[in-house]
Amino acid sequence: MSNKRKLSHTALRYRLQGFVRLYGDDIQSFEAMLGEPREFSADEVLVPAGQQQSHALVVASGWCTRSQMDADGRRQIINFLLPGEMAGVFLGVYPAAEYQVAALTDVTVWRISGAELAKLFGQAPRLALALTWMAARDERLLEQQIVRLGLRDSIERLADLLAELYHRQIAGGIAAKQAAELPITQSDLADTLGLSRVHTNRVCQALTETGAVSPGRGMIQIADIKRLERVAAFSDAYLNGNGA
Amino acid sequence: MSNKRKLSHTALRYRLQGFVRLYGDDIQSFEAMLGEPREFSADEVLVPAGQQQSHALVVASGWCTRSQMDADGRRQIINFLLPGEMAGVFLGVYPAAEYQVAALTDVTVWRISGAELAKLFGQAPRLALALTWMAARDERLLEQQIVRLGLRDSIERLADLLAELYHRQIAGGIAAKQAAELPITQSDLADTLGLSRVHTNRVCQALTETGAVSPGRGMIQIADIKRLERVAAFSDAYLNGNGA
DNA sequence: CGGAAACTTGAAGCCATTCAACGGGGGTGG
DNA sequence: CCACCCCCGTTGAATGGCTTCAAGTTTCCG
Repeated sequence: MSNKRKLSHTALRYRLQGFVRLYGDDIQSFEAMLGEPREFSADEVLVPAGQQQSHALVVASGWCTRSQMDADGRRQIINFLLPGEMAGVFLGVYPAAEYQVAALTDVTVWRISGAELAKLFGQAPRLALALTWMAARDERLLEQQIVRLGLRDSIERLADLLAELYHRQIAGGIAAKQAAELPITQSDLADTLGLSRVHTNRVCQALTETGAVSPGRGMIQIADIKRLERVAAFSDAYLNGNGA
Repeated sequence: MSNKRKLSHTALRYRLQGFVRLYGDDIQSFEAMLGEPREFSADEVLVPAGQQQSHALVVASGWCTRSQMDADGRRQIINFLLPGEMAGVFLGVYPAAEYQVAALTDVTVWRISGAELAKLFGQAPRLALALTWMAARDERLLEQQIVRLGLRDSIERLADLLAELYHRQIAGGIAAKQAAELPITQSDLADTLGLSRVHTNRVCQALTETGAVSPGRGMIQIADIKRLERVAAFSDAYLNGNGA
């Protein structure tokens, strides 16, 4: 358990250091702020829709979704939260969101109050830069999702999303072999890609036939990332930092 | 001309004050930073794709688009920039964007260097809060666009987008009557909504038949915003500030 | 007056949805 | 430990929304 928590810190550190060189005191002051992680089971709602938040979230382990519900009960997944990723950096300055944050798998998360976050921006400029970078990257992910939905056909959408998620796992410092396993159902994919479950299933089969992925119950395994990227006409430029 | 410039400042001030109470010195220090506006003609590219930026943009007058091109030359409009709105707040911390910013109409824009922007965050906290708010709202707009593309059918997409643009004009302090006129072609709508031009045309006709809008060459006029919102099942909650 | 850009219309066809039903694995409770 | 059930995945068939192709009209502008 404490082993697990240490592992989680790893993902966060790895991600933060991916684009800004941080020093011991930066990391320590940030991790001190995180406090005790909280645990949630799959499908639990961490942040209900329409509720003003005073805390941001950092995922320690597991995956979350940010999604919005329709009047008819249909769901649009806006983005995923992977270990080491954040949600709600803008909390406090903006009224309640209409989207909710829910656990996709069992998850462990830290909470950071807006006040502490603001203080951190004054006191740890390198860390603030790293967090700003993450916010910028998040916006880029949303833009990419718009392009996926607006411009791509179904198999490209699927391949592109899977390739993105793979690279985001890698960016969390997870070993390539483990990163290739995405804990996501076809229903989740459907709700992300704006496709029906039935059609998503057929597209998954088509993609499996290319050899890029191999199916599994409640997860999808990336068998050949290069091939997947070719199907998607994928470019990871928007994911990579300046490496500075 | 100088009259026009004063008018433009109005939109920016109005927008900033929509959510944070600002004082004379805040506004003055910000406007001093803006310097001389630059002018561009419709269809000119202000920020080419794939080029690292050192300056953010503020629109003084006219409309811009942020869009991304496909390998086949198809275009996805990610968002619009209306008078008083900003792009590129995250510049500097993130490598080159793949999207471009182009003028939809003739536009006048100010540029702000990343360095000045950073300085401002240290010196004018209320202004910094207002800008952060705008960034948060921008992210919300992107999320809403994802929901539109993923969850809505074509007539809802169109109605929802038009309603949003109307409210964004209003938020810029433009008179309701003027705000009802959106300087946008059916091709632009098609590229925003992920629909073909032909189908967009038919959807525009369907929407016209409801009495919500009336068509015009190179623009679309909102005839009945309430009816439009009903067609869209629109909620403007994500646009409104806390009014603080 | 000519040409380009925006808009319009019709028809054919495909991609994706919807409805409906079934299989299969894993977890839960008796 | 087995039986049951639920969720996930799978398949077929019918329908329809949207695309594509193709051609034509209108309006604005040079």
